[in-house]
Amino acid sequence: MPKIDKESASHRLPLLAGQRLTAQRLLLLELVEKTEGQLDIYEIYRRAKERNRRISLSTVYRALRLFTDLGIVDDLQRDEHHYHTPKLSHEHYHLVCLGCGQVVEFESELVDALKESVGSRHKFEVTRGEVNLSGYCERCRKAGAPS
Amino acid sequence: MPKIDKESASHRLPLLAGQRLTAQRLLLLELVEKTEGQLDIYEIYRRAKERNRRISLSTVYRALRLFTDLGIVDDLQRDEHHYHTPKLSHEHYHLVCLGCGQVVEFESELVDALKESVGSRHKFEVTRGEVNLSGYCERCRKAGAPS
DNA sequence: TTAGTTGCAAATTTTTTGCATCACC
DNA sequence: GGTGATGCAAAAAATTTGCAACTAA
Repeated sequence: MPKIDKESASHRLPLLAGQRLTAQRLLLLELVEKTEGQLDIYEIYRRAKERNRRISLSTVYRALRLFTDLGIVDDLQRDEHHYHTPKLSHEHYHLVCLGCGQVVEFESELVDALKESVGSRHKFEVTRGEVNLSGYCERCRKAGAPS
Repeated sequence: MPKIDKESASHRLPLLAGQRLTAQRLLLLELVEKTEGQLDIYEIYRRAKERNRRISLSTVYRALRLFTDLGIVDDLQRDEHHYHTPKLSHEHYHLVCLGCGQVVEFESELVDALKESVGSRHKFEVTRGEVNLSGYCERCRKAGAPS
């Protein structure tokens, strides 16, 4: 792949912290950043390929892992599938620590209020709700950057 | 695999709703239910194998998918990896009609309230939230989906 | 009895890796 | 120029599927 466009690159990304800024990485970052919502690997690859015929899937994997490690993007599901049984009575929801990966299940009447509110506003009968909050737990905040 | 223990089975699980209750499914349900936290497929398989030497990995895959479809367990990460950029994408939430598939994006201060509430209760700094509500829109309810 | 389920092996799909070449710093 | 990144192909890992034998209902 030939030269990259330094203009747009240099000021845009102090992010890569020592890592080389290549045309492929730049392209992938742009794709992921400008897209609303989430993308799976293959979709990222497909879109990247529209703009760079020769980009390879392994480059996409490697770049996305790099971005994830650097914290530039979130990988919403690393590892394999994980299962658990929700407590039988109430629906409940997840709070994930992006630092250590722990998953806390929580319940809250606010979710019911939310369903109610959104449902009536949009004339839906809401039968199910999924909530995933993420952030950093106390320990990871202390262990990490002392902000 | 020989007979299953009807005693413990029948009263425990009205859950399988028409599906056959086999020894393998019973074993897998017990494993998943009695375990705190989450399990990945291979760990479930490993533990199941301790109790039933001949159980196969594909049975575990098939059973877990069944349980997930029935809502007995949560699969915390379906599909493949999904990526997104946390800071840049402003948050929006989804309301999906299970009848016609339409997706409505909504916003609500209740989500912020929820983050605040859950965050402080669990001592998390919540940086991101994802909410997916699903149900039936007005038209699909009228069109006569049985509820 | 019989339709649904299982185990096994083989097929697919997803992800990683080795290596020669290429390009950013 | 040197080190790290890329593309390709091939390997490894994860998941699904076809099928004959088996079993819950």
